[in-house]
Amino acid sequence: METLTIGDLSARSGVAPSALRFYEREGLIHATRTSGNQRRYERAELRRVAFIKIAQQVGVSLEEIRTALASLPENRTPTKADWSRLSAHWRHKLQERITVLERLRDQLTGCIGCGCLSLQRCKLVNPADQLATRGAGPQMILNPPD
Amino acid sequence: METLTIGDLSARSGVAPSALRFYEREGLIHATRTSGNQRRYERAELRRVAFIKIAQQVGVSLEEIRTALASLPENRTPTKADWSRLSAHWRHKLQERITVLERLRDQLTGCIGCGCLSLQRCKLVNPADQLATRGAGPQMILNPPD
DNA sequence: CTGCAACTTAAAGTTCACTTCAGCTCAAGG
DNA sequence: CCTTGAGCTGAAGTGAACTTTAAGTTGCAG
Repeated sequence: METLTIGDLSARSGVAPSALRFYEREGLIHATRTSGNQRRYERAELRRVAFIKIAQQVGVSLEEIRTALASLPENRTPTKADWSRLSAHWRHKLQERITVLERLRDQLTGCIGCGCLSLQRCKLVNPADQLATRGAGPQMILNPPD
Repeated sequence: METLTIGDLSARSGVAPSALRFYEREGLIHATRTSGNQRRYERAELRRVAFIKIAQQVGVSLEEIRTALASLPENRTPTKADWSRLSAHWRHKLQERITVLERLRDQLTGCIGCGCLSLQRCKLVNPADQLATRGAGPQMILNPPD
């Protein structure tokens, strides 16, 4: 089997055919066509789909994923180095996201002791009143004071 | 100031008035009305809104948040203990989410070395071919083999 | 009392990430 | 050849979480 049908790609990637067609419309993946107009995928597309799935896990929008994939070479099959570069980028984003959630967790742990979410005392819910210069919302989580 | 207008609550919580009205329609928060039909919020509502914002950070749907908030007493203002109980629940959910992302990060780190996302070798993208019995998709991340 | 910012409503619109539908055509086994 | 499952298209639908709009009302400062 040289190329994959949309059904094959769907089965191997765990992504529905309708989603694969959608990704193609959005310019995230590519397919060649048979004489009868059916899609045929290079095996390399499987890696693109894998990348999309992983990036989504990290909480990245399709728009951002599209931009990232656009940085891959168009004229040749991406090499390991190409994928490594993208992976490193996502690892960084992922780490940022983990850091935010860990901070949230730690402060929530503190709050369990004080039973708060109190506007007066809780670090999680520091209101505009207290930190007006930095805007509304739970400042300590989103923009911790270094 | 005894109660808050929707504008006050919006400014102090960082949530748009339209979103607050939406939350009310969805049964997440409550307001009393003036003789002229305007909303007035108890200060305790601020805590509910804070809770909603935090839960959303954790990646919880409004539906789940609504269910959680419904477990608070209706006949009295929630105590510290009430909020502690909910907080502990979310801390657990948050931890689960962090664990998934850390696993993803660690495996992505491994992949940076091998430049993969390869279907043959990469733990991130273990296909149906290899682990057919466990369904399609990146199995190692979502359902690690203990 | 007046003016005007802030409030009210219901209904429709928006974005994201897809899925579903209707009405076809294609490809491959018997 | 025939059947049947797989694939095709464009358009419409979905659900989550809101926002926007239009047309009207309220509340407080001056």
